[in-house]
Amino acid sequence: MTINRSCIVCDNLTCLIKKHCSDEVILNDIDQNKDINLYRNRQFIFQEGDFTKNVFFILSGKVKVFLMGANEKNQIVRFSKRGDILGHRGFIPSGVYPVSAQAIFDSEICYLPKKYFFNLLDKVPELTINLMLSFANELFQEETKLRNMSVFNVREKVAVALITIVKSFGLDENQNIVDIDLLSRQDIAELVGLKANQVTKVLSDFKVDGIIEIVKNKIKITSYGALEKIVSY
Amino acid sequence: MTINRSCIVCDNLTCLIKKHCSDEVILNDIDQNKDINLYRNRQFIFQEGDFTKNVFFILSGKVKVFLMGANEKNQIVRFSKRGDILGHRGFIPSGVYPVSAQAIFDSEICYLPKKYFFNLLDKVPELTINLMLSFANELFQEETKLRNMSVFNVREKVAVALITIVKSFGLDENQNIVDIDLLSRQDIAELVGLKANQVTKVLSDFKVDGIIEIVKNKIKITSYGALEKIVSY
DNA sequence: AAGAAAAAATGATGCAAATCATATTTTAGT
DNA sequence: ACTAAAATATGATTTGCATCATTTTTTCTT
Repeated sequence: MTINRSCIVCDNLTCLIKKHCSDEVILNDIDQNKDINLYRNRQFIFQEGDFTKNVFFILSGKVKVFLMGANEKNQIVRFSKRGDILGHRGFIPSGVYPVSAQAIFDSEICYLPKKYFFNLLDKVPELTINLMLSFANELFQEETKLRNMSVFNVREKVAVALITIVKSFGLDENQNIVDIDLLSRQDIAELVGLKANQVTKVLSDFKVDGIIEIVKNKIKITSYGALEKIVSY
Repeated sequence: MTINRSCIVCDNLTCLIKKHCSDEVILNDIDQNKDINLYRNRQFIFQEGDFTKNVFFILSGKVKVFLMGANEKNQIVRFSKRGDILGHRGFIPSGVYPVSAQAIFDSEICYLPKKYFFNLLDKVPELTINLMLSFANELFQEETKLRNMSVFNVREKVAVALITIVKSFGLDENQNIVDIDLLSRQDIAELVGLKANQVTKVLSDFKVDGIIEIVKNKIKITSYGALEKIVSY
């Protein structure tokens, strides 16, 4: 399903394009080349190994970016949401996406052909610089993750996973309590390199410790501070 | 000790600046703002937490980029050499270098003030795009490393470390045999999150298997192919 | 060249965590 | 609402590896 409207009237001010391109550029260039797709829950936006064809910008929804492991051991790289760019990791010499991207919620996603996106970068230096800066930041986050994985034990890793999820998808409006109902135990495990049953185990520990509540497989974080304390070193 | 000469006469064609800036820009802008420093072996170029002041470009030598762990457990992020940019990881909101950089060989390193470097990016879009691309590539490598760390066992990790070292510092001119004499067991361990004595153990296994030779603490890789086989999955 | 200090090699032990097996709960389909 | 399939919870077992201790080799200093 494809829908389309001009970036001029878009209200997503966190989008790289919207933020850094003038109305003129949008009208004359971007609107002619971009498209919007609606991806249903569980639908793939692209797969690891696909030729890097497009660059995506999330308008709404939630996306899981991950590596497919050999033995059904996937590895979640990050969660992306409204305002995030997607597919930019494919700007590597191999010319293929090094990761897969899958909607975990119905998502509206704009996209530009990669080739055209690079033309755009030539025209709008500010865009290039900001893209470069967001790469720098992503690299830093990746490094932090790498350190976490080598330092933390299972309990701490699960805490990291919950914190990551909260940070990715935001907090509840009222309290610091969040429903995590989009993600399975398996997802949580893949986020921090564990097995699903290990996650279950720690989650039940957390329940006993009064850090979370679990009702019908839905996790509610009742003490975010306690989670932060677990991972502080 | 500070020495200086124009980038115009520099023979380092792999340098981002040399590669993407016109002679005009070099003469009028870069030469006025850049400097070269000679760093002796073991000397620090910058430290984790330092305010991001400069951007560095390695002219010669070898540099170790690493994270300082709490319990004397450092983590080597990468090795950098001639042609590599250094300090660009400091382009993050915190405004400090997230890693430390230390010469592991006498090294000539050019540098530009960060502030000026960003002016330059405005002037030379091609430079910005290529910097962005090199970030993308670094990110990919980091991801690969993260997967390796979660998938590989101790033996495989040591193989990864040796391969990384060979890839970083190149192969010997004659055969596929390489002397690794700049790095201690501790360095190898920190590259893949192990302890020095674990590295020693695996290295002696490798010796028995005829993959390496060790003479006076110097490692010679006699079967690079065998190493590659160990980490192929 | 000799002695001291540092690095590397080797071995032994305890524990965390990966793996496997099974029961229970939840979700999805008719 | 009922049944089948999937996801989750819980427990038992084993293996890998981190840690510690000690000896040997290498490097550094004078």
